[in-house]
Amino acid sequence: MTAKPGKVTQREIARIAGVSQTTVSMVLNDRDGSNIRIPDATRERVRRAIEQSTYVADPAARRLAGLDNKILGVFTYESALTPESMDFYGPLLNGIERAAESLGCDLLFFTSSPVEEGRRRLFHRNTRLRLADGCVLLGQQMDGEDLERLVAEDFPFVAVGRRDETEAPVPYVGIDYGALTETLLGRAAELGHERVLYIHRNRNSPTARDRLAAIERAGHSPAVTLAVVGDDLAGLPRLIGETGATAVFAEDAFLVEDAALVLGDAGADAVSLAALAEVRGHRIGGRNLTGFHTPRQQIAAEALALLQQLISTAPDERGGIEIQRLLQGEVAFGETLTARGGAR
Amino acid sequence: MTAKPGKVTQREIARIAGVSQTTVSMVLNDRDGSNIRIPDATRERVRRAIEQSTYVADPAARRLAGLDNKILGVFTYESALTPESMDFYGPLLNGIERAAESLGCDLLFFTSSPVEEGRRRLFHRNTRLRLADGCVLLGQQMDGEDLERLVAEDFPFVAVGRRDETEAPVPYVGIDYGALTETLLGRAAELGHERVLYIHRNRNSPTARDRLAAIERAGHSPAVTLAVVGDDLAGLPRLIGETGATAVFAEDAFLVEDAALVLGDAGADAVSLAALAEVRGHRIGGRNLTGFHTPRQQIAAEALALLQQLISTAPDERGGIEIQRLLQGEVAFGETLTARGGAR
DNA sequence: CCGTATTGATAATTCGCATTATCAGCGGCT
DNA sequence: AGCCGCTGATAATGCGAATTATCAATACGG
Repeated sequence: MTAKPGKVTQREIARIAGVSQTTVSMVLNDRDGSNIRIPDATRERVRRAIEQSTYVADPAARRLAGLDNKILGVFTYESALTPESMDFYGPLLNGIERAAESLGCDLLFFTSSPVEEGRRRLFHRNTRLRLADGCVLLGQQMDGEDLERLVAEDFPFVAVGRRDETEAPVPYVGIDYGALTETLLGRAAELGHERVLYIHRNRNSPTARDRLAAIERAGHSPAVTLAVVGDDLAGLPRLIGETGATAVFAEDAFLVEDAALVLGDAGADAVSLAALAEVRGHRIGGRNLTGFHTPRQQIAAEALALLQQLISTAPDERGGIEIQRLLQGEVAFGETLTARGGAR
Repeated sequence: MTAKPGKVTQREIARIAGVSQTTVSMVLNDRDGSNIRIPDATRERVRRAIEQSTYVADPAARRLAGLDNKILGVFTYESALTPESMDFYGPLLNGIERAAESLGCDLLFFTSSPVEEGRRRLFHRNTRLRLADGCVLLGQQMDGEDLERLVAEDFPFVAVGRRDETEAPVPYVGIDYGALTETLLGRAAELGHERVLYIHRNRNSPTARDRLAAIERAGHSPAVTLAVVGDDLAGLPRLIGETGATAVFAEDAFLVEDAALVLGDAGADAVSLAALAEVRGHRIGGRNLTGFHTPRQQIAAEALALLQQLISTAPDERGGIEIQRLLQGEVAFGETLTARGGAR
């Protein structure tokens, strides 16, 4: 397919310059040493031949010869570019693009990964993964097998978001949701809240567990009641009544929005609300939602920096690298977390 | 770099199954013919060896051997994933992602292209372009040299947006802004507007020229005065007064917004406003802006379909393909184009 | 019983580039 | 003359998969 009649190879350059293909390669890669010596005159002759032509190195051949490619893979466990997911992925992708640009790398999106048993799989018969020097993984939920295999094969990769679903340590860059959760609980205590209701969907993700662990750690001030909720939040008012909670925290901003809808204007005014997640762009009844601000572009930049580090380090020397990095986010004090009983 | 100790090759599979590498390749590609015959027993043996292992074909080697890669390049003349440009690129990228997914292709973003003389260049010493089977080009303004060279090298590519900056015909998928412009002018005439002021930035792009050509074609009903404006729109009220225009059309929605700002509430109420471009998400003083709706996801889908067609057709047989395609958008009748002198 | 298909499979080659090993030519030294 | 060492360059090889040419073994036909 796609015949390339105009393709210029090193051999062609060599013919023009009257040297061997080896010499052309040496000149292109600035090789020089005890065994390889090329006088400037020859160098110049070869260079000129290259300038005259439209020579471009074939990346496939370079790769096959064992060189780096300057290609970074990007794998998302959900579609990355839909309008809905742009909210979440947008800043990450933007950060990745910028970092890649400054590293001089191209980005290979594995959009072709087939869906097997309801989830996208990174590994399949025809994966182009190996074309990349390394890979960034994105997504709320990742596949443990994929991760295991990447580790086992010493393939350089970095997950965005904390991971703990595997035996082997997985390189990641994430947000310290535990610390943020503690801070926000402390703030709630200061504001006089003694009973808080935490609603979540019982997701089996590391960050979900981190939040729960932090709540655990916080002890009894304030006392937090955990409640798993489904799509139907109808039972929420009853739950609030039973627990005597003066504040409702939820796993993410969307869940807060759903809760606010169920509680109605009056109810939403009566209790404080907060999300233990990014709240940028979310407002509840005209008020800025209290929650976290997470530096997503920074995460992306850090992830690519780590990836680059892994790529340029031999597998057996990666021991010294800090491969699990948590960045500190900040608590966004909106207007939905107010003093207990206080009018806003 | 990046030693791949766990890398399984066809040779390894061959060793396990007790056959030659050739046979493995034949089985994998389902080759069969007068010269190549492999009994089912052997086939099965090889298949099982592959199943047992973690064999994945090396894409670089396949590519070098002259096969298709299922990789489509994406080149944007501006950064594609910034929050600002998401407005424009988002729907296109989304469409591209979905089309690629259904075609089973991965997407290679050429984020590494260096900026030379103020513009990004597709071709450079280390371009990974050849790794892709074909390429989609995005951007308001493209580089004529890039296009010429792509054509000259018979490299399959498709530009998004109409192109006319080259001698050779460039494959593209775009919007028929001419037709839309005519329709909107007609509508203005129906509403009683006899004099329209068209403000633009004198951009040297095909679509800009299309709009001007359509205005030209429309003749004298309504009479359109053309005005090139810079960043400063201060002279706009005077222009309106001099020309007696009852409606102001602008090149794009942003320009309309700027104009509305200059005219102020009173002025914006007095004249009708419209953009000869996509107006989704743009509102002027609480009213939906009149302009066009362009099916951007559809453009992307069509572009990838065309690209796929070019890829799978030998260069000398591409004659029969309709390589320049204009899609019809639709006029979005907002509330900023009203009957002449009519209250809204 | 000898030539000739047919079957099943493999050795050899190619793709473009990087690298290693090798070599021809020359000057200096003993 | 014979040996050494240096310079400048090239032949040979490998990377992994696809393809082409080739071959050994068996079956067949007369």
